[in-house]
Amino acid sequence: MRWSKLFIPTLREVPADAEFASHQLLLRAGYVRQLAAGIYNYLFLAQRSLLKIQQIVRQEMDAIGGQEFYLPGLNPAEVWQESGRWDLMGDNLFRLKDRFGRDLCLGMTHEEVMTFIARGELRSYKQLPQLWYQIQTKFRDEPRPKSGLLRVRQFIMKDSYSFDLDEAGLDVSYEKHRQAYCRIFDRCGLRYLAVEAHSGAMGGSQSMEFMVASNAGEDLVVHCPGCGYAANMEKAKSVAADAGAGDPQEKRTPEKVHTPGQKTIAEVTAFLSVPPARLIKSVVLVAGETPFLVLLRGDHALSETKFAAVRGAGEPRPAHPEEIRQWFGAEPGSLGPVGVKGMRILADRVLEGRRNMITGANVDDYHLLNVTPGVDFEAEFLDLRQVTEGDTCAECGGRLQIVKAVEVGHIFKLGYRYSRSMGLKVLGESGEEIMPIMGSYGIGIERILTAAIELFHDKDGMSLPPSIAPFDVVLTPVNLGDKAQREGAEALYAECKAQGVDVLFDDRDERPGVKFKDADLIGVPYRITLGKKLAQGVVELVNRRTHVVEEIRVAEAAARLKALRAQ
RNA sequence: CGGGGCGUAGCGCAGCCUGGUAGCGCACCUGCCUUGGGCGCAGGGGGUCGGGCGUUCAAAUCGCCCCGCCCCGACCA
Repeated sequence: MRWSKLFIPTLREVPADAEFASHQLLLRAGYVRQLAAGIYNYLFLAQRSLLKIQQIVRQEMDAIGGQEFYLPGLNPAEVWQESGRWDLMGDNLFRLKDRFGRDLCLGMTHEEVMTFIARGELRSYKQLPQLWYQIQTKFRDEPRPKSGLLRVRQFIMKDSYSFDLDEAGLDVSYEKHRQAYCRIFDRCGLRYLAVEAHSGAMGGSQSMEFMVASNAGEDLVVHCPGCGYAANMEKAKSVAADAGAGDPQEKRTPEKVHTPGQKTIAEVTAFLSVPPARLIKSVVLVAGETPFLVLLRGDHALSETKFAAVRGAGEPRPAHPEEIRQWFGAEPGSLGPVGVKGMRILADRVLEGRRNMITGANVDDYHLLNVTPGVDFEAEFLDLRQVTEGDTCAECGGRLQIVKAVEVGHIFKLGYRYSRSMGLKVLGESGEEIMPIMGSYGIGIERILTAAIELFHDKDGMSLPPSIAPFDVVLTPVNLGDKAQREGAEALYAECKAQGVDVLFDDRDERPGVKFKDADLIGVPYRITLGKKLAQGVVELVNRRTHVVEEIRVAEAAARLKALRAQ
């Protein structure tokens, strides 16, 4: 296509509101424009790239037997009420009323509608398994849209749903998706981690997230560069770096020390000149009206997921200051386990065997030295802490890293949640009723593009993987006023088109510098520069990512590009 | 929803404190010139100063209210 006829509004300056590279470059390179908070217009280049991504997704979904549907984004409230998500989703669900006052919503995923179709039509075990998918716009009323296309209120998602006769069947559908997702993200040129995710509230089923490491990401992933172990924070296991070596070993008795105004771990460690790992951190949580005192090493954080696994019923919440005053007789910041009665004391496992530590005295502005777990107080020792950077990998003994990451895909064994609540059943071989078991599997289309930009950009612009770039190549004649160059460029343009190469012909009457800058910005993987050497039949092939410049015969250029495209 | 910041030409910003002619760079249009990394010269167009109400002889500027956008947190996953 001819650049002079296209709408590619590139910006020389960085838009003030864009923080991350992907956001800035999507705007600067003329891919997108914002319409409202978390709502974007996808312009020509973005749409081309997104269509290429969707085509890859489509091919791989079809390859595992997926059948493409297209379901309504506008849903009646009834199906969401049946599944219970009408209430569960709260403000995240966009709701509206029609002219007759009927409740409707905009779909954030399509478990309900897919299950609605299945229950109306699937009758026999002979029809299973089924694997249905769509590529469709989703709506979520995010409390805080941010980071360009990363967290938005309207986005494109590939979502698929599997219906199987039994768990073994679900295992097969799940595994098919896992492999398809790997092929999709490989083909899109991403570097990603497939991490075990925590199983959620739906009966201990399996779940895996596909994450691209990036500072723009909002999720944290624990990763071992040594063995490749990867897990999300809720699920991650590790061996804590041992801090017990610094403990005085002799038998001592607790000793009260005045620590005026020193409340946080940082303040107390500075005041007493000890490392945070010598302190016991005390956290008071209330679950189902029952208080818990949770003890952690000073440099560790509580994993709420792990705590939730041991607590009694009800959602945990931090105790109110008045409650703490009532139960402990002291302010938060001076709390500790010594002498505490009438409440379960849960201590993280790494505190077991430690000696002569420091913790709050339950008297304002006082701490206790020489507190030994198991001697000066009793507790239940459990795994309660979040993995921290530098912990030892439980698999290989390497040092764990914690990286920020963007979630680009998620596969999930749903179980019977929707088949049960919405009454999906088929007849089995001997006429018995069987409730199909479901899986659901999502991919964020824009997030693939965004993650790719985060991964591949430099000071000049983006550098997209060839498979998802809007074009294969930009043709840049240096001087269109030169007849030979103009004609040579036209000829090469025609030949590229004939060969099926996605070619962008920069036929604008601009100075070469402008064209080079724009070509770099929009991230097309190759550029052919036609200059003075065209007289000798030579043009330059420039690799956007490596900056390697190669002189090639113009006669061979189109064939060469075709070959590069096929790679 | 709590905290912070911002809103002046398409983009980036100054002007506001101390009220009185709305400005700069880039982009855009015309002409000339130039043609290997956002070139040069000359001329030109473009503004409800986010909106409303108020104070004042006079409001981009002062006051009150509202709206929008960004960041942090909460929430969500």
